Amino acid sequence: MALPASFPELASLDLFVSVVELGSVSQAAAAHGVSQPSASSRIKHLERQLGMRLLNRGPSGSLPTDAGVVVAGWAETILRAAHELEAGLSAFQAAQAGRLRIVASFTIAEYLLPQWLDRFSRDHPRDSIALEVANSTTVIDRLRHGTADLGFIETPSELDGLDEAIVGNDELVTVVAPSHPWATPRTVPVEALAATPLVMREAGSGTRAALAAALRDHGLGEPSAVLELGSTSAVRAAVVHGNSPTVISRLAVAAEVAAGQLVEVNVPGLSIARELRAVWPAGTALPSLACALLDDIR
Amino acid sequence: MALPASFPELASLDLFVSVVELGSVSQAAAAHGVSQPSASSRIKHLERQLGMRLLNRGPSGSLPTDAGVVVAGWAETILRAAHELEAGLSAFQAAQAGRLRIVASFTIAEYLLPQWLDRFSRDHPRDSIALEVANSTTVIDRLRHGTADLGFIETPSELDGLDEAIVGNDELVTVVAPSHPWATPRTVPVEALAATPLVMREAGSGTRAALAAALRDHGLGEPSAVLELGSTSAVRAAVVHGNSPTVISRLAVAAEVAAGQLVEVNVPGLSIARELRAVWPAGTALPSLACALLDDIR
DNA sequence: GCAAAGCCATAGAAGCACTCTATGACGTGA
DNA sequence: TCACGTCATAGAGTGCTTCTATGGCTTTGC
Repeated sequence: MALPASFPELASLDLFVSVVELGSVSQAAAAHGVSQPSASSRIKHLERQLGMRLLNRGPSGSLPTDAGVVVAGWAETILRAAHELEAGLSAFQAAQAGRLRIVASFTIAEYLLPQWLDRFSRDHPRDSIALEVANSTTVIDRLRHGTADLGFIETPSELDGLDEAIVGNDELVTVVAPSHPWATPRTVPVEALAATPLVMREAGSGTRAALAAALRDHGLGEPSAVLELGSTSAVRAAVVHGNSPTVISRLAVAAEVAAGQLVEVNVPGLSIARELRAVWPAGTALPSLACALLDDIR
Repeated sequence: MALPASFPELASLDLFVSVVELGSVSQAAAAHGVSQPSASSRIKHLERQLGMRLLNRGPSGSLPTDAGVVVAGWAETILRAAHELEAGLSAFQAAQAGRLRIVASFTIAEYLLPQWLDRFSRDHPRDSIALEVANSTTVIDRLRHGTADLGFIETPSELDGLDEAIVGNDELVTVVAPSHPWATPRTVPVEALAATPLVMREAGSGTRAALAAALRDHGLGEPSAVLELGSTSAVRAAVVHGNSPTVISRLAVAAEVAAGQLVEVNVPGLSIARELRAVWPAGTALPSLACALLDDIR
């Protein structure tokens, strides 16, 4: 769903949180590089927007009201997410210039990397990371040719000449909307899954191939598609708002499952697990920055 | 730290995610209630801002590029946080009008309630919740006088005439910046903690009183303050950027500890735990909406 | 007490950015 | 081949936010 048009600006929330942390509007204005009247007016506008007083202004600074304390706490959550996005974007834009070049598969880049990068950028503010996103074979190519220092992949591959470390786990899971019949028993036989049309990525996607292979192991045929979509986000949206199941990476729907927007269905006998691993050229010394990043991850 | 001035607008990210989910700029524009050219221009502006193409435009719609897929995934995280903030704000603003009136203590309201409310508002879009934030005694008062339907508190109190259910746990923990000497051994004797000036809330705060009581149990005196601040956010910011410890609710620093901005220090023998509980008038039938909310929480 | 310094609010002008409507170009599907 | 969908461009208008300059107010230090 779309956010209401009256939703406060991210910049205003950021400014307000700074006021609460620093204790005065002036200092927050300085920290954000805007004039004090501008900051004052933006806070006032925020208060009008929310329909509540957020600050008790005094001659020696401003303290948050009770409501202000709570709103500031809520705002910090969203600002943290914003910083993770920012860390990811910086790495993405750094393209060539980065000191440490990493290549990651889609799933890892989308759901795990931002936190790692955000933490790393705070611990090493002077070092930039360059991020590229690619499929597993490209990741391995890059490492072999020395055009990347560290890779992250999610498929068990031939890794001759590469060292590796496991950094997490992933699994393909079956999910449905809470209103779907499968959501109540929360379990369904694998035959029923194979016989049901699914929302899927187009043929050629890795997860679709993995599902087909797992069904073949059960002596079952190709899964059929009720809808073929071009991106994981589109698949997820279609399952949330529609009434067809899909089989998808658990990392991709972890937040929706936690929020109750999707329900994970148990399919006895069907288990499509994969370990997420960091890989790098064997023999050569891993750059110290790469070591630091791997240490942070653990 | 402040977000860069060039950080993309929340509305633009929201719009872009809708494009990826819906498959075309026009449909996303309609979903957001703006004209198609406006949406097109905003997406283009976003692309210029990030310095990368996000969409492959075609005559039958727009599909995200590889970079677009990743950025959309990152953006969804921040939008999820925004929706939680929105859910909290709605409840806060609902003041009188809500169908279900809940009263919560600060810690629960700040760190747990938004997720619950966001989920609830999706499951029950037609029912509004009115939220008030207050200290424990006020929460109990409201319930006894029938001016609230459901309360959440974090202190063990006299609960005559009230039913309760445990919904979580909290604990006061000692935290320092990663550069602080205590961060390396990660443990410190309780005597050293009592002898060290701390960053603290002003006298009168509940957490400060709880710490003083726990130290008294060890035969130690009042903790001294190197800095007294007016809000939990200010305390947290001072500890992150300074070099003094504090003792604070684990919920309030869970995110910073996970991100490596703060380090939790073990203090053998010092344990200040408290259960988080939902409370409501005994005997009377709990409103069905309250039951639904409690079910969601579990 | 008194002056200085800090804080916040107001006013007015300038500039920027965004929106909308109208239109055109392009490819798809019937 | 025609109709419909997609997205892009152009131009006008509006609204908003910013800045500088100023004033009132309280705390702090002498």
